[in-house]
Amino acid sequence: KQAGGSQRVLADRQPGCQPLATPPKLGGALPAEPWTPTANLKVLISAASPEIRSRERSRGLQGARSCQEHLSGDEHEKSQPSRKEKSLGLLCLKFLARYPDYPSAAENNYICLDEVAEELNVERRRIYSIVNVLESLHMVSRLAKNRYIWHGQHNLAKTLQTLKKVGEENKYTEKIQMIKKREYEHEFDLDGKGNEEVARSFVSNEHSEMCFVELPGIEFCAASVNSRKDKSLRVMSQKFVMLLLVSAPYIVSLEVAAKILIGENQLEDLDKSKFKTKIRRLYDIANVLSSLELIKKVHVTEERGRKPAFKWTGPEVPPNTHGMYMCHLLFQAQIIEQCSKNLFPSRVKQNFTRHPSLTKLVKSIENDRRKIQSAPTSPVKINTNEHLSVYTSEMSQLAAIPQYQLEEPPKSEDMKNNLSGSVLEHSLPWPEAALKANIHTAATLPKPLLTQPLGALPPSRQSASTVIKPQPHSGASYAIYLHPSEAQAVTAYNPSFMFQPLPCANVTGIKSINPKALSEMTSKEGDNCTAAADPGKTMAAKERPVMESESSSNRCLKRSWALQESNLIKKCRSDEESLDNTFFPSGYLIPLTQCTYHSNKAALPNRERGGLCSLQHTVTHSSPAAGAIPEMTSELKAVNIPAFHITSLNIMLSPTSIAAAPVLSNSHLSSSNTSSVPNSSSSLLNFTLQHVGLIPAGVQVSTNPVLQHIPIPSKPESVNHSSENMTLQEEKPTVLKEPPEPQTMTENLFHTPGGPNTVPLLSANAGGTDTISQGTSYIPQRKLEVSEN
DNA sequence: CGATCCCGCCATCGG
DNA sequence: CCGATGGCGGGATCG
Repeated sequence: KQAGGSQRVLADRQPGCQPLATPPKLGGALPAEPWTPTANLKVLISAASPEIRSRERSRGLQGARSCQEHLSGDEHEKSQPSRKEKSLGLLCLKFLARYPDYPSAAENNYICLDEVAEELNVERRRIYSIVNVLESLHMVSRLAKNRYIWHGQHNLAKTLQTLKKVGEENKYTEKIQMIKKREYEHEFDLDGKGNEEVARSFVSNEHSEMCFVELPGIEFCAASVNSRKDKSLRVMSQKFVMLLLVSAPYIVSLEVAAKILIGENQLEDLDKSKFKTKIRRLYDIANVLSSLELIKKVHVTEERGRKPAFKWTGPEVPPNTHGMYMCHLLFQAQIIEQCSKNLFPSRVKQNFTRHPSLTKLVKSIENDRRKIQSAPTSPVKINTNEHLSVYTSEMSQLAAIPQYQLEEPPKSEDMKNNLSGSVLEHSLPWPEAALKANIHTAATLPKPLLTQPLGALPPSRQSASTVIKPQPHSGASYAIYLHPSEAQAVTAYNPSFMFQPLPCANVTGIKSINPKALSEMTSKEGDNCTAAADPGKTMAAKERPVMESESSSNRCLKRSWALQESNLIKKCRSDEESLDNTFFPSGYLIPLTQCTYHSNKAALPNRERGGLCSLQHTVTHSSPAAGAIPEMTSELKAVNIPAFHITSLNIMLSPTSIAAAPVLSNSHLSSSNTSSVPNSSSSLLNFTLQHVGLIPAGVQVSTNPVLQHIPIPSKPESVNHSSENMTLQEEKPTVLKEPPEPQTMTENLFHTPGGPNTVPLLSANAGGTDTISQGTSYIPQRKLEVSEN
């Protein structure tokens, strides 16, 4: 009855969509079945047969229309909607069809639940389910009641990366192993002796109840608006994704997922009903993820029998940072994190999550902001975020592609299926020069990066990616990170820069608080310009415009980047991996100053830049900046000051962290023109690192950018072990020839192209200390068959 | 029959 | 207090 109506509506509103935004992705997605003009038919079929729905993301008109035809043709106006037609997955498809993958800031990207529910002819409740998981991926975020904003996939890459990181930090890989091991043991000796132990470690290991993982431009909104017990779906969805991203073959069985999600804290109560409920929820989540084509249902066959599982089919998530681009940030973040750990040793990682108890604080901050922020702003307008997200996403993609170049896809066969042909084509033909330039970068990246199409990559993006050549040392493609206070300064300077207060916003609120704290902390440091990006350089790299003509200040900036970069590179290999962002690994997180900058036009005049520099240092110590944002077009004029979350904890923390970073930045700056850094710099660096615990006392790090690898006498055993095990993960996909790509820390640490003697800079910290390592490596040889459906 | 998962009651939340 | 959210799990469908 309702089907017909909804379809019609759907078709009508199509104009907003951009079916074309999804290039040839279909070709890649449907290996066996070439995408032809008959595509419609398929869509039609898929609409009717949920089995295929996940594969055919019915986009726009075709989907809607064919669906309509189909239904009307049958004359079955009321043909029992046949449960399937009402499936969450299909509904999600319809929902997604309403919005473009990559919405432009210009469009109206607001989502009104009422409307949607009505147009799609479903109860609100259903929409919530969809929206909730979309929220977990930051594809949408809540603005106000009944109102959400559509981000599309702009934030996806970053979100996934973050989730992966958090997943790693939570040792999900180990947990998966444990669960499997336990099952295995159960199979045989039912004595279940070792179980106790396992269970114990499992529990102790993960005490921190993660909450919602947020991203810098949107999180605040989501969390503040609904500080509601961010329980299930949203969080569960994130965790599920984490599991997938962290699991070796990218496959996680429903059962395992459920167990982990349940017992994250509690023991093995195997609460039957609880388990069942969890499974149910997972299905809900899986359905929308499937619609997004991020996962696909498969079956794993073990001795046990066929078990439902899900395979990640979304974009490959870069191991750590957004490539080198984020290295410096990573570095900074690491330092700070370390400090944080030192300060609050007891604090188990609760990174990236906001603890419920902090919600209040957050709110108060927000309130402050409101008071302070006199400018009346529409509660529902976030352009800033839009920009931000665009850049961020762009960034990650750029970073990803180059990496891919360097090494061939591990699983060529399998990849073929997943990789969009276009991407491959574009990316393969890279000039050697580019590759060379990348080498540096490559060394940084532990593992071959498979770049997969994000469901749909707009052509423009692809081409852009292709052209851009990474310039490791030049600092190209960096964004300028401003400290909030700085941002203000900039703004004041140039009217074209403006802060658009976020509705729910943190941005401003934070500003009010932060600057003080930060400036205070930083004031002691001399002023130095640390890392700053060269605006003109950013994406502009695509036109090889020179760096020769840069102002000295630029150079200065670049230099510091380079230095940090070299250090970071080492760092990158370390286990703690990607801290690319903004998050502050302490009780809550702090997305920091992620500022986007703007454009050529907006590019600051030199003198302003100088000012920028001085401010810049602030960023360095105070916070790991958030995503780097590549510069895109010249029409952008707004400076985005992304959310800046702060908590009392953080504030306390900052001062300490400053102690470490500043040293680095200062020295770097001083050596602006030389290719090598004064020894003193090295010393300081080493001292700092050691002091902070980032590197073992014996290790020396060279600040010389050229020396990327540190020959080291002794190697970090701890890390070595724990990670090595994972590699052993015994999943033998029948379908796939190649072994699962080694996406493990071990790989990261020791298989880098960089060189044998390379040693991760802070190898030994976090990773090795925690519990499980040895035992886990052992996973029964298991025949794991992956069968589609 | 087991795998899926729709449906909608009803507890919470936020205003 | 009310409408918005969204846990939750009974029980219908599907394969």
